[in-house]
Amino acid sequence: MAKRERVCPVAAFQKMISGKYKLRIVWDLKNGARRYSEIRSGLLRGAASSSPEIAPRVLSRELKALASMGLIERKDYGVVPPKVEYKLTRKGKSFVPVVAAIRKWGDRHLMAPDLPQTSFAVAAE
Amino acid sequence: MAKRERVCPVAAFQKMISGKYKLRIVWDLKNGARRYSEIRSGLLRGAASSSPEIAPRVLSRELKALASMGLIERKDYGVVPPKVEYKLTRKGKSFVPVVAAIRKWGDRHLMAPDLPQTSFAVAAE
DNA sequence: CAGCATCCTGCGTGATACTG
DNA sequence: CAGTATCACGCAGGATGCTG
Repeated sequence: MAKRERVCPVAAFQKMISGKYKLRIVWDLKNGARRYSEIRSGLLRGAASSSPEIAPRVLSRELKALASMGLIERKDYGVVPPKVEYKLTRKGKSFVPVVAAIRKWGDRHLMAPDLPQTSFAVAAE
Repeated sequence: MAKRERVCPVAAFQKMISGKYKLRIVWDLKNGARRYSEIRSGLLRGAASSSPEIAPRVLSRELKALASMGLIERKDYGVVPPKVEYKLTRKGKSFVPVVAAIRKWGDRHLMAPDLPQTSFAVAAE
């Protein structure tokens, strides 16, 4: 049955952004290409506290996942020392507004002080 | 330092919707209150295949989380047999458009057949 | 510099059984 | 009906160390 009954787009979306950093990486890349270590440095755990940064294994996986679904593109300059840049694809760019909407909503409803219990208050930045 | 350094809204959002069903529950509730079992029945694994439905433990937790962050409200009729309804709060409703945006994007970019490799193609049906 | 290989751990999720 | 109690498992994610 070619009858691929579509899954709820929301579920697909959930799968796509599964992982703690994918959204942030996309957002981080919205202003242009960045190198592996730049992304890594920009993804401090929350803000600048807990740990130094993400484990390379994790970042690597996120990056690959993002690339495999066509949101970002990997450009290897093939030089030494290595230089690799990641940038949003057209599809990735089309996703930025969605992230922006998320940010906007989160900014107004998640950071607001009117919350009864902000147990999920994340660390910072 | 009362300086509660705001976290990136995206991270807060990620935390908020952590869990496979939260977004879908919110979306499911956008049309009005629903009972526990209605929600449960509506949340078939993907569509109507794999498993019958969500484990009560899981649904219960998601519901509590959603309620604790003020997105939904629990109304217990205190009757017997038990009758409990869940409905979106004002805040929850304000979140619906965001989910709508996600759905829209996902519908256009995640279900589209123009994808090179849809390795993440959700099970669907 | 940009990764990969390994090990380890917490917790999110699933399945089943039980209760008010 | 609307949950809670338990048990178990897979996997995302963290920490190191190593390589081309």
